[in-house]
Amino acid sequence: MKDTSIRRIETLRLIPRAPHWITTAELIKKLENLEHQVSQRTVQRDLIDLSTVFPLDYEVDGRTNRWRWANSAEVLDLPGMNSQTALSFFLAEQYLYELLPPAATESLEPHFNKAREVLHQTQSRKMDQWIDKVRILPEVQRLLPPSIEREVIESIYSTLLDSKPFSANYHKKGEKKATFYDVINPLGLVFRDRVIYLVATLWKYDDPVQLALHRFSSVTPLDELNIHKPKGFNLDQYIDSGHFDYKAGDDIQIELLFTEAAAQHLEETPLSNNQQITNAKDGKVRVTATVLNTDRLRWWIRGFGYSVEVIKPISLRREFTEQAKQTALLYGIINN
Amino acid sequence: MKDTSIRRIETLRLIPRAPHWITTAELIKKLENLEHQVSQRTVQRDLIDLSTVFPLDYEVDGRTNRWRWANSAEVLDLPGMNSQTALSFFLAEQYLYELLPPAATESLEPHFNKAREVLHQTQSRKMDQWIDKVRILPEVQRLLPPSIEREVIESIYSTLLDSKPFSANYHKKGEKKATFYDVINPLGLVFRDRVIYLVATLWKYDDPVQLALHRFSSVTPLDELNIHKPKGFNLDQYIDSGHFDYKAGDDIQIELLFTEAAAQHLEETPLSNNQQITNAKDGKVRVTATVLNTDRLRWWIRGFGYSVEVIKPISLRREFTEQAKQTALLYGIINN
DNA sequence: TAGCATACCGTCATTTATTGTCGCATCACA
DNA sequence: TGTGATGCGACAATAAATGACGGTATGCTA
Repeated sequence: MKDTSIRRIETLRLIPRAPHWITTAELIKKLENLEHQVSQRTVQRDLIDLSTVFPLDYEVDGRTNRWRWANSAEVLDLPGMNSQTALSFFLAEQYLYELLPPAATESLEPHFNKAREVLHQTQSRKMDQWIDKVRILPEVQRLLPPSIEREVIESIYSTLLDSKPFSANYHKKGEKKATFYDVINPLGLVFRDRVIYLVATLWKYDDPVQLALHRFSSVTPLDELNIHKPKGFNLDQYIDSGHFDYKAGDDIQIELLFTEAAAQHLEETPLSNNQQITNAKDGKVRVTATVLNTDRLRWWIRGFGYSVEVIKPISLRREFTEQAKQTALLYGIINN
Repeated sequence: MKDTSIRRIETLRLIPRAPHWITTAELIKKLENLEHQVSQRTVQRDLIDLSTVFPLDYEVDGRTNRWRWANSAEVLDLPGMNSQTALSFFLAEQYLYELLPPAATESLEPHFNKAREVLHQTQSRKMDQWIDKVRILPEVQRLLPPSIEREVIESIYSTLLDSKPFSANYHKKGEKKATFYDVINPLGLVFRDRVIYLVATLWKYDDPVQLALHRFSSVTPLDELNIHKPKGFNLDQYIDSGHFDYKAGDDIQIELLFTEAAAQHLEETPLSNNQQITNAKDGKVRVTATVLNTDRLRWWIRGFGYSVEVIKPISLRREFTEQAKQTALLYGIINN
C-alpha cells in the first residue's frame, strides 16, 4: 500500500501550528474521515517517525500525547514556492506592512519568511541582493498603526467566523478605565486606513456599534451562547448608509482642468474606462470621466491643489469654489 | 526505510507548477542533491504513483518524460492552513487588488484560492457568509490599473533576479509603433501607485531610464550576455535624488490647526511617536509632530481642505498661503 | 541510414518497511 | 481502589519498495 505516504502527508497537514495542539485520538478520528483507517499504533509510530524529520513539538499531558508544529517551523508548500511567487509574496509583505497593523498579518509571516528564503537561495549564486532591487513608493502619508494584541485579533477573528458572542474589556477613547461588556455580538469587521473596527451589537440591543480592535483587551469567547443578530442586518448597507463617513455615491460625469504635469499619471492609470484627455488652452489638459460621487473623490481632487480646476458638474464646482473661499479666509487672503 | 515518504514529499516539491516542466533526469539529480540516492526506476515509479493521487500532468517529449503540477492544482501547505491564516490571506487579496496590477499577484492566486476554500469549509456548518462580514474601505480614489501581460512580468522578474539583460519591444507614450531595444539591463523595480517601473540601462550606456512595465511586449531574456551595470548604482539613491518625484525629505516639526472632526483619526493613528494633540480656541485642536518634509505630506494636508490650517513651520505656511491664493485666483474669488 | 546512447517500462526476486496484535506500565477519573 | 484509556516495546505476518535486467522505442550523430 503506497497509501502510507499519503496518510503521512495528511497527518502533517492535520497537525496545527503552535500554540494549538492535537491529540493522537483526535488525529485518528480525522484521519478516519479522510478514509485512512489504521490502527492507533500506526498513527503513534507515524508521529514519532515524522518528528525525526519535521519540527514537531510533543507534549505528554497526563496519559495522552499532544502534537503540534513548532512555532519556528517554516511552511512547506506543495508544489514548492518558485522565485516568481516568492517575489510576489515579498512585495505583498511590503505593501501590507504599510496598510495593516502588525498583528493582522502575523499569521502570514511563515509564508513571508519562506519567500525570503527562496529569494535568498535564488540569489546566493549571483552574490547579488534582490532586496536592493525592489522599492515601493507609498502613495499616502504614513501614519503609525495602532498596536493590537495578537490574542485579541485572533479571538475576534474566530468568534466572527464562528458567529459566537464574546465578552471583553474595552478602553473607550479618552477614558482611563476600561469598560467591561458582558456580551458582544460580532457582526462584521471594517478596515479603514490602518484601524480595524468591529461592528457589533451589545447584549440584546439591536443597534450596531463600532468598536476599534486596538481598544480591546482580555477577549473571552462565549461558546455556549448564540449570537444575537438584528434582523436584516447587512454590513454593506450599514456602511453605505453613512457610518464610517463612507456614503455610497452615484455615478457622475466630471470635467477637470489639469496642468499637464499633474494629469500625466492619468494616462497610465485612468479614472474610468470612458476617461478622455484633450488639450486645452494655456498648456492645460481637460479630463472627463464618469466616477462615483464620493468623499474620496473630493479628497483626491483637493490633493492636487491649484494644479486642477473643477469645471463640471456645476454642483461640484460650487463646492470647490466655496472650498477655495474658506481656505482664502483661513490664510487671511480675503476678509469676511 | 521510511525515507520513502520524505522522498515523495521532496519529489512533489521539486515538480514545478504549469507552465514549467521537469524531466525525470533533472528530478533524479535534484533528489541526489537532497541525499536521496535511488535508482531511476524508483523515481519513475514514484511519479506514476503520485500522479494517481495528485494533479500531476505528464507529457512524453520524444524519449524523455516531463512532469508538472496541473495549473488548476491547489496549494497544499504543511502545516495546513488554519482559518486565521485564511482570513489574513483573504484580506491580503482584497488589499492587493486595490494596489497592484492583476498580473503582479497572479502567482499568489493558488494561495488565495486555498484561503477561500478553507473559509468556506469553516463556515459551511453555520450557513453563514464570511464574505459578508469583512469590508475594506479604500483610502484613496481608485484608478484603473494598467494591464500587464503575464509573460512580460514573469520574464522581467526573472531577468532581474538572475541579473541578466533582455531585449524587448517598448510602446512609448503617445507613439503608435513600438521601439525595439536590443539590450536592456534591468537594475530595479519601482512600484508607484498602480504602475510598475523598471529602472534599467540600455545597451552600454550608463544613464538609467524608467520604463513602465505595461508598455513592454515580447520580452526575450538574453541568458548568454552579462548585465551592464553602471558603477556604484544604488536604487535608493536614484529614487531619493528626485526621479519618480519622490525626493527624500528631512525631519521637520509641524504644527497644524484642525477642526475637531478632521483630527479625530489622528488619535488612533498618529503622525509620529511624538505627536501632541491639544485643544485650541473655536473648538479646534492643535496637532504637533515631527515628520518627513516630503511631497506626500503636502498632498495629505491639502486633502483636508479648509479643515486644517498650517501654522508651522513658517516656510510650509507660506507655501499653503500661496496655494490658497492661487486656488482663489483659479475660481475667481480674487483677481490678479 | 546505420549505429549508438539514452530513456521508459514490464517483470522478478530480494530486501525492507509497515502493520495489527498482544502484553505491560502508567495515569485520569469516578 | 478499580476501570478504562493511552502509550509503548516486541514480534510475526504481510505488503511494499527497490534494484537489476532485458526489451523496446526514440533521438542524435556520423
